[in-house]
Amino acid sequence: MSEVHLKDALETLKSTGVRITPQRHAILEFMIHSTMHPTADDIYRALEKTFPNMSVATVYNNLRVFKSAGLVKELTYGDSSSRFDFVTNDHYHVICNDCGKIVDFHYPGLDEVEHLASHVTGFQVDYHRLEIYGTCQQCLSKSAQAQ
Amino acid sequence: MSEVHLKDALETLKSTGVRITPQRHAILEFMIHSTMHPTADDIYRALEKTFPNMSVATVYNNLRVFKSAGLVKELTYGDSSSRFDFVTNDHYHVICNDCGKIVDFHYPGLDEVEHLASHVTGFQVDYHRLEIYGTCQQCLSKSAQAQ
DNA sequence: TACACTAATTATAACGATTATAATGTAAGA
DNA sequence: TCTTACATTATAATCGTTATAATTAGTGTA
Repeated sequence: MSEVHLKDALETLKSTGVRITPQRHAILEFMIHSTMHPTADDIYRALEKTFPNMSVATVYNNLRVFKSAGLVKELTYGDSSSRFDFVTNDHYHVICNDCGKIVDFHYPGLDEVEHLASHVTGFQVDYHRLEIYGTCQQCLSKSAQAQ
Repeated sequence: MSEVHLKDALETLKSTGVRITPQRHAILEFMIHSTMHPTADDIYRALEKTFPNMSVATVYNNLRVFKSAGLVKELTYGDSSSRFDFVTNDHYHVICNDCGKIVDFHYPGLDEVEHLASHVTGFQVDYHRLEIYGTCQQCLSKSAQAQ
């Protein structure tokens, strides 16, 4: 499964004339296999064992490259740093306000919202973004215990 | 209308034991009357004529106070700085990717999404966030002219 | 395979938004 | 009026991200 994703991603990059460097390969691989939604620094720290000389700038540069190739999405929540998400199929995120955990959540498209928005505002609507906030089960039971 | 909002906001603050200083009054007033969704710096610059000695920290501090009182929402989009929105009734935002303009957009609640998310993930869902992205009419016609 | 050209990486400095700190000022109650 | 706690100010510090310049390494071609 994820091997297919990696292969597809590399194909996409190659077809747009982007070189496949070991660092890029590793960043992509890490993002595909990681279930969390890592920050640039997460990625940097995860790979500094294998690439002791890698620079943070490389991570940022390549995340930008991947973003413009449509392979990766940048998630900006309230906290200080962006998180990055490998794009597979469309899904939304459910976020825990306590521990920050992000869980994927599939939901049929909200095309109707886009249409209405376009109609009301006169915008040419391209896409939307939806996140759901709350508390995850672990944090719920933890705070229940604390009572 | 907006006078009512301001009065309500001041009431809310007073009831939670927050002092009404001239700076706080001015920040609230500015936010209520502004149709744009200002950054902290926008607010700072708008008020430095009336408060030549006001510090940026004051703006940030008070925005935090207003946020925890539920009067103000922080909007974090991709760009560098947060925008702040005085909370009136629930609405979503349609954002222009060209010029950054933000237009309000009313839409009946997406309660169903919240319910399903809660059911699938086991989260206690509190709220959600939805934004719609595209290009506004001005930017559309501008780029059409450029052709 | 070797060469040349261009893109990618590295190291580091710069930037800019936000927060922390300490000193000063001010509102409100005893 | 005095006191106490909260607000504001001025400034420094922090931290994520981006820019710059020098070096390194892929890739197409001979």
